[in-house]
Amino acid sequence: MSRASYQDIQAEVRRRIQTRVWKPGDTIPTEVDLAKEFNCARATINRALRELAETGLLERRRKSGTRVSLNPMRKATLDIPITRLEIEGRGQTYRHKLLESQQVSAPDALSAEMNLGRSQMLVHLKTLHMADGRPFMYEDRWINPKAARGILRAKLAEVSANEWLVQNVPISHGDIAFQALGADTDQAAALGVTVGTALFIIDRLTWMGTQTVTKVRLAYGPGYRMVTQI
Amino acid sequence: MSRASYQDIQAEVRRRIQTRVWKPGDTIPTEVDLAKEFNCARATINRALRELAETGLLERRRKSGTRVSLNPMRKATLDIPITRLEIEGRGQTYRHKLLESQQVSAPDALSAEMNLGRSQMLVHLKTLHMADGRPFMYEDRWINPKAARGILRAKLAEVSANEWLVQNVPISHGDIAFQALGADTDQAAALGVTVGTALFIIDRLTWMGTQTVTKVRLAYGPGYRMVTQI
DNA sequence: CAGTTTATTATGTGCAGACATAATATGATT
DNA sequence: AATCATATTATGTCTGCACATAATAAACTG
Repeated sequence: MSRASYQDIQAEVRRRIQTRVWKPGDTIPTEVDLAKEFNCARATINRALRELAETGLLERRRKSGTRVSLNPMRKATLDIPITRLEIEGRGQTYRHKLLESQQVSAPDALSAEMNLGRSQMLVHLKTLHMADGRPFMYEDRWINPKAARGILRAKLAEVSANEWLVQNVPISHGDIAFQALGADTDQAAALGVTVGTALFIIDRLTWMGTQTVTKVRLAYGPGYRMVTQI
Repeated sequence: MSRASYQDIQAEVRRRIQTRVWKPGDTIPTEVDLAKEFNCARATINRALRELAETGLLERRRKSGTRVSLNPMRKATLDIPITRLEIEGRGQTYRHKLLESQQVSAPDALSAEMNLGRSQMLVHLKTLHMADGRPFMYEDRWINPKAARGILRAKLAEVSANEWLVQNVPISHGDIAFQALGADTDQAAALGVTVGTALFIIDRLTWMGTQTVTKVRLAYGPGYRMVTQI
């Protein structure tokens, strides 16, 4: 057999699993053996198998070897949508409208969630994102000015809050949650649907170290689907 | 500086991006330069940066180099929940009940979606998954017996359809979609909610080559959230 | 000056060899 | 038999080097 690249090896491993040459639960040959079979270096086999393990297709353990995962569909990577690009990608025109912008002291529930002191001042924004002039997504955002310095001077009617934050505020990590909720009055009014309509919700809480930068709830209009492949 | 592992390098790169030593859009030093700075081989730098690029934090191009991504939160990996494990992981008891099981010829809309010939015979299952005896998720599944041989003889009241399929049917890939929908009458009755209640929906279409194996719609009861970190 | 060819450059992938590490198996000891 | 120490094994990571490849810059050409 001629030389094989790590991608060729991945394809062949996938094929053997799909055709049940290697069945779920089976231990596959060692890297050394596979390197011999494919006439390549162990490092090449290692990379091929390591990446397959990252997708959940294989499970690897030192000493005991590499097994075909019992449940082959365990991890999906999905692209966090950037609203403007998502809309423009469909050939539609993107526009957003800042419906409301105020500074308020954080409600208690939010203080707890955002890890803030009592009555911390926050910037509260309500924005409607539109595709071809029609409501697409309603954004309810809280920003911690202690972490997002300069936000008070930013012209948020021109640049969207998200883009301003990305450009100006360092972040370390974020928590994301997806769920379905019935539209509340704000969401219903903004999106032009009746209260209680099922909406796809994305909550995102963004951190810099132990400090929260921003919490945002995105409420998508009816018909919205988030899609991925495995 | 002493030797650094690829994970140390990743941590340091992350730190420099978070602290804005390297800002969004900046081009960072070349692999050769970083290898000198960190006193390690280029391959080590390559692995560190390649993996960061996979998460969307960096963007790499031959010749032009590696830049800090303008939008640092672009990809999230999320675990496809395995219902039984998800429930047991909360310390609750898992049970499922096969509500309905019949063989029917595929409706036209489904034939198109599942890439079937006209009036293809399908197995149609309705299952309720319960946590501590309370409704948790309602599953509506269509199985193509041409691709899932043996399904007609499987005892689906004992083993869940999903587990039977995983163990017995080879698959190549799948399409997954997430959305919010108001409960229909079946879902409402099974989950014990009123029609129209916002439900979190996962649709999954599973393929073996050009043939569809199974299409399933999972409707989660109110309060369900799918969570991930970035 | 526009268009094409050629060189340059940073990343992409590969190799052989080495040592590290976690998990397991084996053997020794009580 | 149960416990502990030791050897074995497969994967995990790293090195130093090489060549491939895509994207860009430079040189050339009409």
